[in-house]
Amino acid sequence: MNINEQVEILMQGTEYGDDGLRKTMEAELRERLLQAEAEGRKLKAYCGYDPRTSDLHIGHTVTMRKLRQFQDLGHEVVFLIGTYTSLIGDPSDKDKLRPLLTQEQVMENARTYAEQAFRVLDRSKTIIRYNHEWLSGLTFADLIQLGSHFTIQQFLTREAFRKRWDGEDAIYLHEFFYAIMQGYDAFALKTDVQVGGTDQLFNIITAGRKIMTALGEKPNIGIIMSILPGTDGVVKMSKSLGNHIPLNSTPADMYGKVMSIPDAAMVQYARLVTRWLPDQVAAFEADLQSGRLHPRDAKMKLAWEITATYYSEAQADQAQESFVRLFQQGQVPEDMPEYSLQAGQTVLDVLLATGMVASKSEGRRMIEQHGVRLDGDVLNKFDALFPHPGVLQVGKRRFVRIKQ
RNA sequence: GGGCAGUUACCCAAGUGGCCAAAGGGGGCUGACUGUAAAUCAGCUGGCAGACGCCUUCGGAGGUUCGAAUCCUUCACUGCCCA
Repeated sequence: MNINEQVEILMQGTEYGDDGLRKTMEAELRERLLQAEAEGRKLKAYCGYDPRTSDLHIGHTVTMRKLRQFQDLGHEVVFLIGTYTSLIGDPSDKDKLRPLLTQEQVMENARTYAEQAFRVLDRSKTIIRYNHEWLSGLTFADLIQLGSHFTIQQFLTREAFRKRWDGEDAIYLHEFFYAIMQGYDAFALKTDVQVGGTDQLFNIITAGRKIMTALGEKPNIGIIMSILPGTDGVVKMSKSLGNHIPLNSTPADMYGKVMSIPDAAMVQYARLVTRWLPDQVAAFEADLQSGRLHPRDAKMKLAWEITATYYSEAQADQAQESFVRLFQQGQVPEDMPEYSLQAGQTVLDVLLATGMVASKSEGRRMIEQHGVRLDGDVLNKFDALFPHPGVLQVGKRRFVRIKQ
């Protein structure tokens, strides 16, 4: 593939917040590709991950998909695991007191993390590195030396710090070290490219490139990825906000969750978490705007593609079929849990016993709101004996087959 | 080290002795509608009873009071200012 096409693909979904920076990075990327080609070598790209979560969602995979593109274009990829950083604990979640992890726990987390990452990355073309390899050997003097390249003001220009400063929230000193440590990773790995989200802009562009330059290396090129909004379509996807699409769920759940995103977020998803190339994304966007593509059909296409990306095309087909069956035709799903009716159980008892509701109060609420159906008929009395075996539905998506 | 301010339900945030299970917003849930689990509109959103009512919750622990999220003591954490 020629250089310009590669640049176009690799820059897809990036966001620098500053046009000048974007142009600089794009130009450097093109130049580096040309140079590598002249030298008969491939580019080397890396992205660092903090394996503190074991449960990845598709927002985490945005940078992995970018690395995958590098792999598909024949370049080398380093998957860096922040073993040293997670040993200490992540300062950005200061409200949660995180117990210090042992080396064994960190390595175990790293293993499960990498396992999920290989749903996206090509395992055979991925080099795994750990940052304790070099960070654990640094001395206090080294840290002082590294710190001398930065000013407090530079850190305070970071939006995250700026906001907290202005909002009079806590900023811990060690949070400053994090940028320096990450910058040192860039130096230690000496790659051509570093990939990261916009929250890493400072760590990559300011810290990483600065340290590389200061230590006599050629600074790497930052590929800064836009942040994937959650299912609400606005705020960054995160598990704690409950707007995430987990990687380890079911194809049907993933498909359905994509269908629940607002129309306005579709193009962003197309750009960040599908296998589509720039011209396909552009066509998708154009068809949506011109009205040639119905928003519902567009979203189904997107949901299929995303499900196929993380599972398989066959599983995506299946997920789509059950979605159509369940939500567009209002039929019941094929597979659902079963429950054997006990003598004397009321409707409320069954709701609670099957785990369809978390408490009796919630069960009553559901019934009052006409959200409970048995074989399609709304049940109105919570204290009545459970009428007869059949398919019990609570809300739109909770089903259980009640047997005698 | 000193002074001041703060810590409220899933999140943000009101509430400064009883009418507070605690305003408002967000999120979530249910229903209607639809072009989709989008958008829009309405309702619900601690638990046990579901008739009155009772129980647990407002950073932790103690105390004052007939009665505390609200007052006092103390501990923990955070911010600001001064040194």
